[in-house]
Amino acid sequence: MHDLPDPPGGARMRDVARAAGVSAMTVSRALREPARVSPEVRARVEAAVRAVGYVPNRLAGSLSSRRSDVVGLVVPSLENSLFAATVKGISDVLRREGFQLMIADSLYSPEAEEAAIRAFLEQRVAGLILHDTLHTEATARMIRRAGVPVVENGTVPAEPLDMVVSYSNREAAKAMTRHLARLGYRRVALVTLPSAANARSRDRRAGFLDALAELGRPSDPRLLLEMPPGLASGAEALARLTEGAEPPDAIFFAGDVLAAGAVLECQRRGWAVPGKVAIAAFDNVDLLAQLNPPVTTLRLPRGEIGTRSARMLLDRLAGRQSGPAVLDLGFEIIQRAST
Amino acid sequence: MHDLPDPPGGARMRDVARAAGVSAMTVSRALREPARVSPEVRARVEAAVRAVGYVPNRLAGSLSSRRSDVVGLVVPSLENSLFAATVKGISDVLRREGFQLMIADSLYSPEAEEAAIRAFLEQRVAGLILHDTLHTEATARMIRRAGVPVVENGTVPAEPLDMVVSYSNREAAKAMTRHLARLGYRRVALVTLPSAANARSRDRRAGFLDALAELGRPSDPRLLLEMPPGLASGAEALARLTEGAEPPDAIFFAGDVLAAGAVLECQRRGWAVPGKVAIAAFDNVDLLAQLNPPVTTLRLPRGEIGTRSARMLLDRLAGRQSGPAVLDLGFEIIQRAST
DNA sequence: TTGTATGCGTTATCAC
DNA sequence: GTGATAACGCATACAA
Repeated sequence: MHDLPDPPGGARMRDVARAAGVSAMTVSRALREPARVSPEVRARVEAAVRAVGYVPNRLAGSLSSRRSDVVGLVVPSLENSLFAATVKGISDVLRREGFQLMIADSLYSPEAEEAAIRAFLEQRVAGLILHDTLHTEATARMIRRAGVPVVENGTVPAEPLDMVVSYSNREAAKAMTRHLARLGYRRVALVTLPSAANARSRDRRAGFLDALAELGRPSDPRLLLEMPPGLASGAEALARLTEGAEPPDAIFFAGDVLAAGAVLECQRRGWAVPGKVAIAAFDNVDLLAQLNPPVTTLRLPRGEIGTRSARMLLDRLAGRQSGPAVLDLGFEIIQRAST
Repeated sequence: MHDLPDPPGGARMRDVARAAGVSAMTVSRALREPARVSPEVRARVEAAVRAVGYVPNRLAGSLSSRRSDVVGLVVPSLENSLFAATVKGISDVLRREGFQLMIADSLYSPEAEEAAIRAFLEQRVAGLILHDTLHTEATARMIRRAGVPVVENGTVPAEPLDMVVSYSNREAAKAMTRHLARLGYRRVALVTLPSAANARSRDRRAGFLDALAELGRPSDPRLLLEMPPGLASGAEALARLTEGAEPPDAIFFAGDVLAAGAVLECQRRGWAVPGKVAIAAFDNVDLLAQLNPPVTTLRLPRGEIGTRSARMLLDRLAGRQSGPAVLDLGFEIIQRAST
């Protein structure tokens, strides 16, 4: 909290009013509803605004009008570029509609998310977009009391707080697993990110298991692995899964850039992909298409999740949409040479 | 701008005061300077806060105190993961100090940057962090009038607005170019991102040319290329530079993931790196270390730029630091097998 | 240690 | 079409 440097140069609305020879109220109207002010007055106000270098104070405006043009966004991590596409989509829509974006990361911790949301509510954000779907009790209570609209993004939760825009992690993982089975792979392994605080990882594993059950295949615990994110981690996963007896003939890396790390490790070992082992990924990052071989993966609507989330939120704020809503944007399998 | 849902559940400070049997002013103090309130009163206030589910209104607080705990950040792109490390560093420091982060992208356009900054100033941010160093006249004027502290980040500009935290793109490019010469490469090509609206690209080219001049080598225009960002773009650059007569024996990709794209293209062509052509990059992204061969590059203090920028800004706000300051955080060459 | 009066800069409301 | 007045919810300054 520190000094706002208004004093010297900070012109207020009344300064503009004086310069234009009108009341402050007229300046306010001229700025927000130009149509409701006579053309000549409007021109005088606009000139005065430029003359004094007036920058409206939205803190005061929001306090008075009880409206806000700031949206709060919480992502699990600011470093993971997967979320970047969604953030970008959100930002694009908000900018076009004259809203501002306040952002924080939860570090995959519901408690940190709670703190971030509390801070946002103190700033009186107009609405929230949350990438995580796992929240503390206090978080849910705060949001309910505050009455702000919320869009959740990470997956389709069993009990949404309010609105949801996502794809189904479970269905996506299931679809890819069936795809691998259809291609003839008999022993498919699954690698996910740590699932403890990550509903998405859990959904993906559930989808994988759904598919195996449907196929009438037993699920072998030796074929299930959790790894931290990162390329090196993918290489490590490959090593572990292939060193035992009965190694998998295909590995489905359901998170981050693990698959890319594994393909690069195969290059180093001189292993043919998919000859020695097939590799599939979960997200359509550029790298996967450029690797040798290019990697089979899922196309997820990362950017669209952002734009649709922002639109849904703004629609609600504008009263253009009422109830809760769950939007499943689907996914697509991209078959490439790695499988 | 839309309705703040305070009315129903929105407890105000006076509601807490009533519940605690004290004045609103005492609640305010108990919350911000607990030490200056008697322990029993403090306890009563805290209980009342929980009882009524009070969430302070910082809009009102900031308006009254003329302070703000929001910092505005403008990055060229929200999608480029290179900036993510810096954003993360900024966010970490701000969180710890109880500040909030408002973010916008400039799309490499000074006009878009100006619009974002204007919006931030309307929100009465306490300070600004700008990744770009190229600003419109109006931007500079606005910031000066507003009197908010600013940290610039992208490179070390000739005429800083205020404070600067960066490394020198020019020196870094120069150092890598000399490094390649020292390794024995005779014809070194440079690939940068489009330099029109990008001071960093221009600085890097200048550094490259500095080194050539120092080495007494002519600069061959056939060895200078500008390409858009992306892996595919790097592959394309490789193709173009190697198809003519007198191809380079080393290519310095001074931007984005161009170098990685080029290495992957070499793999596809079965070209030995550095046998056929050596490849160097500009940023220490994970991928470069995992590629085959691992790629020589620069280690840039991306995260530290963020933390130091935020600290410098907060120091200024706290009055712990007065004048402008320019902090050059340096860089380091990472020699790997690709050169 | 606590309370009262006043103002922060804007907008809602209602008068003209 | 324009203006006067009273909030918005809190903190500063001062008094008790």
